[in-house]
Amino acid sequence: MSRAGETGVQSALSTLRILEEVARRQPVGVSELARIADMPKSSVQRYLATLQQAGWLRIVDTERARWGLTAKPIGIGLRAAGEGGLREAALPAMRALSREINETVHLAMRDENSLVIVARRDGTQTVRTYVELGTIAPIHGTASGLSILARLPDAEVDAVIAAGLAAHTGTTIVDADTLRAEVAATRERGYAINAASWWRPHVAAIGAAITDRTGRPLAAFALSIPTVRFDPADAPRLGALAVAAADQVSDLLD
Amino acid sequence: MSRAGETGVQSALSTLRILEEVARRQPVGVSELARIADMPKSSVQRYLATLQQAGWLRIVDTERARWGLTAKPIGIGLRAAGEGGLREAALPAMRALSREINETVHLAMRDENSLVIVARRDGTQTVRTYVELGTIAPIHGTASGLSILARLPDAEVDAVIAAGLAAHTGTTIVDADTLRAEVAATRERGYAINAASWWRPHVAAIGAAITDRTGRPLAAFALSIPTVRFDPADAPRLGALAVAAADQVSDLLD
DNA sequence: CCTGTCGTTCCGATGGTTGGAACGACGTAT
DNA sequence: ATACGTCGTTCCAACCATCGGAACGACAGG
Repeated sequence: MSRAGETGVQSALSTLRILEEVARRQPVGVSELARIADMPKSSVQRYLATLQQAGWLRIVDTERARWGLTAKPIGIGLRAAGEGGLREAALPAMRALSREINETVHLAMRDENSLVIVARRDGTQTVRTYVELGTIAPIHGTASGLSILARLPDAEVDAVIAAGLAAHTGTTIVDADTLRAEVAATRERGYAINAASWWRPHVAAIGAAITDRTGRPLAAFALSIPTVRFDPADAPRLGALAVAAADQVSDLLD
Repeated sequence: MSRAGETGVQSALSTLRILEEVARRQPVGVSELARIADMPKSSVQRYLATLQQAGWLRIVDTERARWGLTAKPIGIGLRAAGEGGLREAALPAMRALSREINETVHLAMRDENSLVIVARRDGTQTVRTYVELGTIAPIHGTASGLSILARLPDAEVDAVIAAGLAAHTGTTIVDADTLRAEVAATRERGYAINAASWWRPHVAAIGAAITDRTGRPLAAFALSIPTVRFDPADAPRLGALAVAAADQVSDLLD
């Protein structure tokens, strides 16, 4: 079916696809899902019934049969987040950091070549950056990602490069050597700076990695600042604060 | 296949079953999963490959092929938790509450006739109650659940009763009229008391509901206290604190 | 050396899955 | 009032994806 012609239970893949679409668009109806996923309505209906039977979905609006998630995925998601250990450990530091600088702080967890935004603390400014929780971000295109790469051995950095450097804005680093240089600069600096909107337009960021006790990076804090408010001269101060907070959380782990 | 002979894509149900088992037991191998789920090893292997292809699982230990969750479920779980809105709104109050009484505070979200434990703040005591995040708890067998039932109209309480009152310990309320009386007492009191280990042995609890602006209960705080340390005379003070915290969060919603 | 268990791969028979077609209900434009 | 479009839902026969037993090499321990 798909070009990545692997083995795989087709019906299960389709069912999971529907699950993900419901998660993204809930509350949502059968026809809309069928259109989005380009599947027959009757098939989608069957997948929905299957997911309901498995306890993942339920009809949240009986009037017009809108589907939504049950609470079961919460438990699965929390386990994926390491029983919330990292998240819970990081939240206090995030709050303090956010208060100190009065800007949005994100917690991003690494998953292979991606990051997942798993927590956020906002500042009080009227103009704020915003990314939805659960969003997947590229590791090579974010300050958080760079701060993580900087803590990895060169071989793993090369593996990320080998996987391909997709462009997200006109300024995303897509050249291998440029990225290696940025990693080197980040290692020296101790924190990462994205002043050029690598990923999202008009957003600058400072990144600092959180490591386990072996020094392996698991996640990172990002100070997300609208470019219009970002002054490069502030970077050292912000960077030092971010690193201090990240180190504090790192020390809490295990 | 199962007695609840519904329609449903069998292979998808089996695949989801494997996903849940991996979530619960990660890191885990093929054979163990096959034993637990009572499925042929080759089938489990195929389901795992399917879930990997869908991006939900990956091999976390290449040496012995142990499977674990990717970060994708985190995003799904966060959306199930209402983009974290309730959770994020409740965490500060939970922290304050936990500090004040120096006991464990749980946040439980309602899902039909169940609760899901979605957050926890511990006190500093050596002996603590412990339930894993993501655990499903019965609404009729917990202080949090009772506090939620007390905010629901009688018709919905009856619906919960009609769904069946399963016993979890020898003291779980399984009689409809006893439960109705307890609901009435909770309504009058404003908070729920479980001093008899309805759900988990040796655990007492005080529950207070969190409502949306229409007054509908969405979740609840539970003060979870080992029975040995629980003094019924403290209930009014603890209850008042729990209600105050819950109300404070309720006011934050929307 | 033998045994048990691990993860992985293969393949023919089978029955679960598929999706077009049709239904009644509803809201809207004609 | 009529015609039309869309909604969610149900049914069924043909087909092909799925199933699971069997066998593989690798490994650890007795």
